[in-house]
Amino acid sequence: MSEITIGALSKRSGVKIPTIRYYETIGLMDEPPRTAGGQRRYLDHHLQRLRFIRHGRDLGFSLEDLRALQSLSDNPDQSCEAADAIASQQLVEVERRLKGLRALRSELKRMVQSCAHGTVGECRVIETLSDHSLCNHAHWKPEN
Amino acid sequence: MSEITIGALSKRSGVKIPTIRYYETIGLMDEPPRTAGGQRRYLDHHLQRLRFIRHGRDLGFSLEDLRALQSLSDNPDQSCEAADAIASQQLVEVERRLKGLRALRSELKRMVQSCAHGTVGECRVIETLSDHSLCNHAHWKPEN
DNA sequence: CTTGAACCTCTAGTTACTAGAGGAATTAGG
DNA sequence: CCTAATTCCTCTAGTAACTAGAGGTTCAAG
Repeated sequence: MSEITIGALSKRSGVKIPTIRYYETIGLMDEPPRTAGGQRRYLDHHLQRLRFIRHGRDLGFSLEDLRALQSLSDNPDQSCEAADAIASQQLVEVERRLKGLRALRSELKRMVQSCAHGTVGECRVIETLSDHSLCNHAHWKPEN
Repeated sequence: MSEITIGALSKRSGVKIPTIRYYETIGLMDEPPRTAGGQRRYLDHHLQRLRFIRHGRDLGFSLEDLRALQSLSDNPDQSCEAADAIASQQLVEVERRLKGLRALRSELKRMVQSCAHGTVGECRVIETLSDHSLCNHAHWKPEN
């Protein structure tokens, strides 16, 4: 049975020490056992959970999303529609960002090239970002 | 000449009123003229700038990034070297983000597909997040 | 048994907003 | 011209998700 320190847990999970403690205070990680002196000693399931969180954060899930997903896995007999919804929503978000970034990349490329011979005045990057017509997802809701 | 209120600006830009004022306090938006009574009245260039910020934020740029990008368009006569540096840096950033998002998308797609409306017990969304070995993009740096 | 690394708690700072209170200004209707 | 509804003003404080630092304690190697 491997009891590891918070430092070791941090290294194995890739999550910084203060962040691990933060997750504990907000109840996302459960409290680990302590030594007589009061230091945290973690077990394998803590590492599992932390990797789950880390991975989820990397994928753009909020801590609340992860909390929801975690509670889903705690009672595995319900339908997985909720989990699917959370993941699908992330997917839509990602597609949207990809689209915008591809447009921006081509503009930046163009700019870097034209910068070799001109002034910033010819730069279209600002216009690209400013121009609403180039924006394919509606975030100007007239009724809003 | 169109002078619009902060509410109208908010509607046309999709940026909330308090956020517009916040951008003003941190110096990202310049102070608009005021009425005798002290209310802000915006002009076209404010809308341009706000849309620029909105889109940039949407694409994941920090306010500091946008400040840098904006300084390009604010002095169009500056040397190409400075502009090129900022633009190139942004291009690298964009490429990096595109790469990450593409990996993320494939993983999310896989998650959503494998969640074909069973119960949570069979749902791979949670499993995928828990199991690091199922993750095909490396975000666990062992040396870290 | 000492000593240096790693741990502890606590407070406060960061980024990028968002909400609400309490009050003044503007505008549309009568 | 006056009133009422709406919108605006400033200010404080709260949010998410950390991150840094101070000042002190515990652990483990030698």
